[in-house]
Amino acid sequence: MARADLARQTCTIARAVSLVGDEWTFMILREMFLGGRRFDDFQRQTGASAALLSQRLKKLEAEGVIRKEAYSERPVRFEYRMTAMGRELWPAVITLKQWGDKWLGDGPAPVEIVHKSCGHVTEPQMTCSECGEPMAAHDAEPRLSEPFDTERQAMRKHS
Amino acid sequence: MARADLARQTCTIARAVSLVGDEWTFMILREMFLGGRRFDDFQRQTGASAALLSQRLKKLEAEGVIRKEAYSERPVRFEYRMTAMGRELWPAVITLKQWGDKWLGDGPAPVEIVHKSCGHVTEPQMTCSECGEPMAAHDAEPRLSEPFDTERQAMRKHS
DNA sequence: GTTAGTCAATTCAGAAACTGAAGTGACCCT
DNA sequence: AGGGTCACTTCAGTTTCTGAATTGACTAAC
Repeated sequence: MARADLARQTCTIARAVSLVGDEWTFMILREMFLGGRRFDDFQRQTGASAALLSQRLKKLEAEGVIRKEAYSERPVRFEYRMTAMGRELWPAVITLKQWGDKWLGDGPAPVEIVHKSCGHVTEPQMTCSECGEPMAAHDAEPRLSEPFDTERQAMRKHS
Repeated sequence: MARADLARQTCTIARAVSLVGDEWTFMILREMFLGGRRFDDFQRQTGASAALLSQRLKKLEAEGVIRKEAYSERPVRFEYRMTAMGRELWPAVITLKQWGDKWLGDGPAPVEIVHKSCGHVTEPQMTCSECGEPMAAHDAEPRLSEPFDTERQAMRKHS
C-alpha cells in the first residue's frame, strides 16, 4: 500500500497521518505554533528545502489546515496562518514535545509553555473528559465500534 | 537539510519527529495500542510493505521505543511490545485520532476509548497541570528558555 | 538608473526512500 | 514428501526528496 492510500482508509488516525503525519509537516506546525508565518521563516527554522515546503504548504492549504493571506500588496506577498482546524493540532505537537523533552532531551526543555489564563508555566497533560483524572495508555481500552468491529475481525486471522 | 538531521537538532520536537514522526511509524504505533504485536499484524493492519516494516521496527527497537521478545522457541518467533518510552506515545496517537475524528471523519468515530478506572467512554483532553483547566493553542504561550532564546534570535532576520 | 537585495516560489538532475513481488530458512503438520 | 506459517530479505522499478540555481515582481541604496 502506498502512503497516499492512507487518506482513503476508514481509520481516522490513518487519515490524519496521511495529511499531517510526516516529518516536515510537523516541523511546519511547530514553527507556526512558535509564531512563524512566512515561507522564509519555515525555510530557515525547519531546514526543509523550498520545493518540499512549497508542496506541503499547498497541500495543507488545500485541505483547510492553513490559509494563505496577503500581508502586502506591491509587491504581493503572502503569509500562512492556521485555520481553526490547524489550531486544533496544537495538542498533537505539544504531546510530541513533552515526549521528546522527557525521552530525547539532554537538560532542560528548550521551550516552556505558559498557560495564559492562569499565568503559570505548565506541562499540559491528557485527562479523562468524564472523571478528570490524568490518563495514560494502561488506563485506556480502545473499543472498535460497530460496524468497524466486524470489519476488522474479518481481516485478522489469529486471536 | 536531510530528514535524518532532525535527530541532531536541539529542539526536542525535531528529535521526536525524526524518530516517530513519519506515516508508517504512526501506523505501527496505532496498531500496537490496538493490541497488535506481531510482524504479520502490522503488515495486514497497516498496509506497510515488509521491507519498510522491518526497517522501522529495527529503528524503534534500537531507540528503545519497542522491545522484541520471543513468544515461541522451536521455531523461534518474535513479537514486539512497547517499552515505557513507547507507551508514553499514547497521547500523541490519541491526539491525532481525536483530530481525525473531528475533522476528517464521516460519521461516528470508528474507535472509542474507555477509561478503565472510571468505566466511561472518554474523550481525553489536554489540561493545564497547574490549574486543571482544558487548554488549547490560544491559551498557550511558548517561551524559549535561555540559552535557546538568544540562539534562535540570531537565526531570525526579521521581527 | 544600474546594481543589490527581498521574498516566494519553480525547475531540474542526482540521491534517497519506498513498493510489490518473489524468495529464504526454520520449523510444524498431515 | 508436500504444503503451510512466520519473520523476514532481496531486488528492480518507481516515487519522493535534496541542493543548487533560477525566476519575477518588486523595493532600496548608490
